[in-house]
Amino acid sequence: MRIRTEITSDYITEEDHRVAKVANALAHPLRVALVRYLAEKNGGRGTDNITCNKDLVEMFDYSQSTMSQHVKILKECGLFVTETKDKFTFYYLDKDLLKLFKNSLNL
Amino acid sequence: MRIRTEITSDYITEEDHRVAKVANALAHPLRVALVRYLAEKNGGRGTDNITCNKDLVEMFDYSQSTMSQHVKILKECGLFVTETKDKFTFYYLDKDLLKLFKNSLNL
DNA sequence: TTTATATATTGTATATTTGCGATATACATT
DNA sequence: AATGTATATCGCAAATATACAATATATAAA
Repeated sequence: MRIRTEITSDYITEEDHRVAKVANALAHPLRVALVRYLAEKNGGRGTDNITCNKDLVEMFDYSQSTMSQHVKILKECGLFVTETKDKFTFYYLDKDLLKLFKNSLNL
Repeated sequence: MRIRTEITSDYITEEDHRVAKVANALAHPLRVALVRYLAEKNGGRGTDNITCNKDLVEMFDYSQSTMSQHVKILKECGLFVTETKDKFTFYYLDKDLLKLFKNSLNL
């Protein structure tokens, strides 16, 4: 997502930018699948959530570095939140942000 | 949005691809603003909808070719539908598709 | 302390996106 | 027919995205 650094039109609001940022994070099928997968797993924190480990890599058939990179994009927009325990980093879906995003599209 | 041509993981569904495609169209603030603007204007077809004319160009402060290109992306994913009358091409928002997109995110 | 595992980062090649001027096309008006 | 207006497309340069191997880092297990 590349945005002009100059004056962006007055008709483009801050909210438009926020919406675009989340949309951008969902603009790749792997990331959509990750969000969906996490939403299913993610009844409550600390239970059975995903990590970026070998299993996940094999499951999605992307390299570990690629997976990590996609997760990073989801983290940067706020959809994914992480919590590290021992060796593992667990990812949680911020359902409230997702809800906010959907509500922004109630046009 | 660049996707591997090879086997995409079984965990990435066709729906994930569809969601990503719409999300991709919304992954730029100008396009979000266009959708929002059209949704406001767009009570019913044939009334007061936008065209890609000079006014719109001035309003959003992007060049005509750039505007046209962004509109094209919105058309390609199906969010915008066009209807040409005389010199003018009017754009309509496919609210059903937008609704479908939002429902796909009810995780 | 060596070794293995989990995750993140860096470097790199390639593809795609973005923005715009220039040009093309199509219809309207003069 | 010539001119003007609305849109679309092309070609270019710069920015960004994608995928992955290699490497770094941190912790666990042996």
